[in-house]
Amino acid sequence: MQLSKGFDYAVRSLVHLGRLPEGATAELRVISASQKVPLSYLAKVMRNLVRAGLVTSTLGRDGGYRLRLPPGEITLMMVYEAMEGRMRLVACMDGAKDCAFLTKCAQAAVWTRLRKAVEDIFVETTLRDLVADSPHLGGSDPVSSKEGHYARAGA
Amino acid sequence: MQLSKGFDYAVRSLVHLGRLPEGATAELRVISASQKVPLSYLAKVMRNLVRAGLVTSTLGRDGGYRLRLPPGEITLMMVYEAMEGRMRLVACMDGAKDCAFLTKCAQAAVWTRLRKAVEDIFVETTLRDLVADSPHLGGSDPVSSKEGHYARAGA
DNA sequence: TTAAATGTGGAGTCATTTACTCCACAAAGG
DNA sequence: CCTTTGTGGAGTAAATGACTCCACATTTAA
Repeated sequence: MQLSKGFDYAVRSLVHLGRLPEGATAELRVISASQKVPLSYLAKVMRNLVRAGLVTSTLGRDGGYRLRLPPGEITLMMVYEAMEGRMRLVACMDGAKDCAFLTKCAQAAVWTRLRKAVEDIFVETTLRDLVADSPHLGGSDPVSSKEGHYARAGA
Repeated sequence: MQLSKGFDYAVRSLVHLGRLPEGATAELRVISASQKVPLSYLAKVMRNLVRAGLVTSTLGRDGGYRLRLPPGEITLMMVYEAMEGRMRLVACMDGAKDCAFLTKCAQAAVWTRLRKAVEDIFVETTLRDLVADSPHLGGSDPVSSKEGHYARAGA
């Protein structure tokens, strides 16, 4: 249950772009430095975003990247899918080709519900929320502790 | 964004145990066969569940595993933590030791919110929901139901 | 007391995926 | 043209995930 670095990098880079004055471009090497992402890897990340239509690139001198849509219209869902494609929480989720069971297994419904919950958040969170310095992302939970703040039975 | 097989196996195995008549045990090799999990790997999975206090094991002839709590009291959250520890969606989530930025980054709030959403589902989903043939996972279905076959827990 | 059936512990191996690099090339502009 | 930008994709390295193995401890029953 972990997000890939590629996705994280993509988000960071888009935030960077979203903070630029409208229409301005940022070069790969600038984004790389400011977001602390390896240059050559970032190049690959950005290509995904270009292909997905989230940013445009211009070549040659004074080239670079810029958002193709207003920040309020770029959702995390779009970014996720640009980087990873359709979300599948377990191997057998949609394709079902290697599902170990012929009939639907008991947990299928939970995985689906879980994915929906995640996707809902991804859909409703836009770059605009992230670009703002104090994002008002209701319901965030500041609790944090080292290991499981949920009691383990016995043990 | 994917759940590990270990976690999936753990859930399947617990469902298997939850479907047994109260107090009955199942041996490793039986669970392995019925849930299609490699035996030697399952052994490791089960040890995690034992350590976490979700199941008890008995050695020797006629030994095996059985639930230590009624299915309605075993949440997916407990299972998750037994297998994976505290959830961290991105590398820098709690420890923050390798966070690339000194001040909180823009997306931290979303990751936290996301984790909360997932954990909420994990907390409110119990083994009882999965053991039932037609799980009604619609809402957070508070404890109700005809006394499960664990009416008087303890055993 | 022995033997067989069970789980335990953990080191070790194999496989897959993730993260990242490199380099030749194409487009744009001076 | 030459430099500066991104592009494409093959290739490599590192990390993690998935799984195996085997010696050992415990329990029960012959």
